[in-house]
Amino acid sequence: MSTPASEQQPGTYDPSAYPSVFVTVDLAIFTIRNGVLSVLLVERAEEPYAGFWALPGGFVNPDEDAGTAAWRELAEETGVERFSGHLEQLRTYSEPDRDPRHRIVSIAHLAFAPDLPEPTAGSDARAARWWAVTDVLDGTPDDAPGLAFDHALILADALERVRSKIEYTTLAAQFVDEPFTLPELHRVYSAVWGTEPHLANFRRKVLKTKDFVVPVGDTGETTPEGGRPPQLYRRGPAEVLQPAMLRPARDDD
Amino acid sequence: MSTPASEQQPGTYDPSAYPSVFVTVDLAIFTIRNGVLSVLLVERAEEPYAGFWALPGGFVNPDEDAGTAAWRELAEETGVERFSGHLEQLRTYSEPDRDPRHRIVSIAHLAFAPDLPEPTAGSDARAARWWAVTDVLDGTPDDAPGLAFDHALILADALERVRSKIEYTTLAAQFVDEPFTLPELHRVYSAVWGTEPHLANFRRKVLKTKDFVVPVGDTGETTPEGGRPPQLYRRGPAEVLQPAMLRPARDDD
DNA sequence: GAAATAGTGTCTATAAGACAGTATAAA
DNA sequence: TTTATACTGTCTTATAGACACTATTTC
Repeated sequence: MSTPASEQQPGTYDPSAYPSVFVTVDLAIFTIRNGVLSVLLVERAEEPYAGFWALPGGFVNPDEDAGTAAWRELAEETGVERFSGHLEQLRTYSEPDRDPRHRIVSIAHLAFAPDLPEPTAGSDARAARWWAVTDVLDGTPDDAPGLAFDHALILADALERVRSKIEYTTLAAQFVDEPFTLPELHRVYSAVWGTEPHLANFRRKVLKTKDFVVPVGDTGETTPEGGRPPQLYRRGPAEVLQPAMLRPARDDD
Repeated sequence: MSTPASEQQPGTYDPSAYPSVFVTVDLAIFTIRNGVLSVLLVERAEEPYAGFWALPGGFVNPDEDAGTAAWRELAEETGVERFSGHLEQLRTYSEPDRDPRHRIVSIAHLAFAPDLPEPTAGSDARAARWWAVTDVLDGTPDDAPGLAFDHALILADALERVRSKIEYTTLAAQFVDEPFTLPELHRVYSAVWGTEPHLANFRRKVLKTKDFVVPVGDTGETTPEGGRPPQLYRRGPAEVLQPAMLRPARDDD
């Protein structure tokens, strides 16, 4: 029985017999702008998918691992040098024809941070802007962008990852600048989940979870419409929520 | 300001200017043998890491995506053609020097199934056998194998994924052949978690979760030592556990 | 004062932890 | 009968859902 080289361990046979592959990272960078969960997209200037919008990304350099490349792209695309937020690997997309020209395997990542600035135009001429996630994904608004490659799939996977991650971790607090108020944190959950957790029970859950938030001891500004000024908090050292924050059923879908 | 090509979108510039990479899949295949969570390892015959044990794996062929390659490797390594179990992508490992000879990016996968047979020697001469996970990872037993490459890290990540996955999904039932008994399912949780959920509360949780298991209406065989014969069940259509099965704190670690 | 926002207290329902008990088999 | 395994019932405790209430601000 002959043994095709493809069944061998990496390195057991000469891998140079294999067609090689280009490896990229793509990033789904989320932030909350005006209470709306938003994702950073760049407009493609050239074929394929010229005029389509795409997740920012780029090649993994020879001396980098995927995480390093993702951090580099994150800084380049957002224009923020000291990124205070969260970045993690999502999953890898490897369909042979996901790029029509070359075999490109994309190691997708997921990032989110407090209200990031409007992206700078960058060194190249590409347009870049924040899009409301709902407009990009389930949206059929007039200005809904078509997404290049398999980026609609990647974005949908990233969204579900964020939604589930804030259930059982304290990462929701990475979406707000310190110090923050509980109503602000509550709006994070509302924006990400697309549904509103009961405010009183939400407060109880957050405050009873040890080290989720720590009080600053000061009060924030009241809104222009009046109302009691909210207490201020900072992120605590806790990383997981045990038990999890329960996600209410969505009104739509 | 010059713009290195590495900052460009994939496809915006010619990717053939980039050094290419070889892409493999590695598999952490788990099963439960004699009540012990076990993982399939193959012994490397050649350098590098000759004599070390490694996760089974191989190159992703040009016409395959990673999932297809993983299914193919799974069939080849276990010798099972109709695999009744679970396979999913774990994460991608891309440290530049994880293989000393070539740049190899590994898309690691995770599989588990009911008590799989001892692996056939395979078409090549490599040894392959099941190892108790505890002996491979935290074990300092005399026969503890050294793992090649970064496979100890991959295996540790895979183990944590399995442990958490059976908390909030019904996938634990993929570790047993149908029909199965609740004590058998209980032993799955005990073996994977390394800690024993309270049996009476475990039964209540499983039976109160709609469509987790469906009774066959028959009883299984009693053990040689006697005792009441257990009821038989099959896997139900449910996929998630809401709320999750809580993992007790481990005695060790 | 009204309106708006922030925050508290409490009743109820659900589910987990603990544990004592019963049921059915082999020897 | 003893022993071993399978299974049931129930009390207590922790937490989520619902909702009414108080507190502090602007106008």
